[in-house]
Amino acid sequence: MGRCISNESEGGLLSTDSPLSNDGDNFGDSSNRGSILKKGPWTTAEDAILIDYVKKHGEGNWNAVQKHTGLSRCGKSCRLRWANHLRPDLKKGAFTSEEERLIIELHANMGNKWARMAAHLPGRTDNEIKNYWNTRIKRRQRAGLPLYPPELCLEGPLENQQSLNSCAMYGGDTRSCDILQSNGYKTPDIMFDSLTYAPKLPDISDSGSLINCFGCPQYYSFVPQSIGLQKCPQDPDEPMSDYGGGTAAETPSFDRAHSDNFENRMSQSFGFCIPYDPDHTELPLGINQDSHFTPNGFSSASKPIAGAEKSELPSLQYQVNGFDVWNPAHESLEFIQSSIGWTPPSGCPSPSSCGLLEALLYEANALSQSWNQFSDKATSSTISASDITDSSVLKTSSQELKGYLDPLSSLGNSVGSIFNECSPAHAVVSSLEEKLPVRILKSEPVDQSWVLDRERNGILNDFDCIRPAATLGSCWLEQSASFAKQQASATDYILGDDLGSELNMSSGTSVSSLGLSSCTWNTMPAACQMSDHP
DNA sequence: AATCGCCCCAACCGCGACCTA
DNA sequence: CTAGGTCGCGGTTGGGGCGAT
Repeated sequence: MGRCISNESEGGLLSTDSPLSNDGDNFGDSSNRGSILKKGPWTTAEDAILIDYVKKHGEGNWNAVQKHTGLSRCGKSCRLRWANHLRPDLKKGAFTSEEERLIIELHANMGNKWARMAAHLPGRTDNEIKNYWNTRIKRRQRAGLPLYPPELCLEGPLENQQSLNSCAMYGGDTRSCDILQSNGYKTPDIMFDSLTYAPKLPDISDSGSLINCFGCPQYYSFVPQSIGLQKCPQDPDEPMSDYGGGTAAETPSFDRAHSDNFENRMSQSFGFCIPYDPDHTELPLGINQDSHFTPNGFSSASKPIAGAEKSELPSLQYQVNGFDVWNPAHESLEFIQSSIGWTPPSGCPSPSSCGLLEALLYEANALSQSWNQFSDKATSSTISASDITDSSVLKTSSQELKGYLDPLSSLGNSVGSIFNECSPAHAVVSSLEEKLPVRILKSEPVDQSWVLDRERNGILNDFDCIRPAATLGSCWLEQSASFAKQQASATDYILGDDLGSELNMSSGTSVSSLGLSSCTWNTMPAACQMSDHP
């Protein structure tokens, strides 16, 4: 086992009283047994030696550096030094505003995946980005500013919003996010090129199972431009303030090319065309208009995805179900219940007092009933004409819905794991979203703002599957029910009385008609109005 | 001028994935 | 199949810089 010792300065003052093991992964141990390895800042001489070595031998095989050069540095240290400081392609200096903006976007999308973020920032290292985030961005927490700009906080998806609220927005314990971020969630690579949406093909080797559900670009949400709503104060220092987002006038046009691609893909996938409704003036049939049938980028699991080779099993997997809370994969859990004969504990009236699994199962039950309700309504003759906007699509959707809900259906059995995030229920939502995106958008003006941002910036789509553990907090679950009743007022609060009322008017009908409460992001702490939050 | 406290960032550390014998 | 080696990633630390008092 090699020993790393600290050096106080470039003068070479070595401290031998720190017989630290080199590292836990034995990086360089084998070649450094019995030797004393330097730690601490690198000297220019050491840098020169390392540079010379890399020029001769190339990168890699870092443990051989000491052998060949006599450098008293472990391979790990050499690699780090080279990668972070000596690489010729490194870009020095402060981050540009564009880079800062990109980092924020990437972080909102990926979480603490610094290396992957660095891949989108040429010349920048993961360490740089990490330090940047940990300092410049997180200091916003101390100042009571949201980590994410108002554009993201309002326009982001519900799940993202929850994430921000729960763990990142105002100095909360970011570990709640990190837990999930380190919980095996993988996100597809997304290129941010001048803020246009250009997802790369998913890296199957790198991405895990999430690729299956939302990693495929062809299943990204199809969302036309819609009005941008915000009443959040702009942070003048916010690098994203120059997005131009937030208002309809400022909002870039919906990427028609993207939508066309999506339509084509959807047509290929489902055998029908998605009518693009630039005015999105119609409402979907039978969809709870306040429900979270948001075009959130959840991809349908109905289509087997090539490359679904590795199925990681996150400990927390939820989906937006539109009924107040994060719900587990409905059908999967229903299947569990039917398989094991599980019923919610009698003494457990609500998920708020149950454990996680119980909460999930409880919600699964609720969702099951809701879906039955939805299905009944969808097939009944009491549907108002205003609800019926595209009967053909609905018919397809309903049939497909049944297929999804049938665990044995060919459409619904694409799930390899009972907790696969790409559950059929998930697919139901996704399918409906994909079929009726425009009208659903119209029906949920608040979510509209999220999808606007998602569409505009081409990000956050895959973030949907990141479910902060904090969002399962019982308090929030409890709040969601009561908040649903206050949705109108809450909407007013967030969006402003005039706009909120107008929006509520447009959405109230179907809410009452279905009798389903919902939980939009405004049932959570108003992120952008929590400047007094500790 | 001295001290204190905060900020920043380079470097370290632990862990896990991957590869190979 | 297993163990060891290699490497990458994300979290954390510690010291220097700098401004406030």
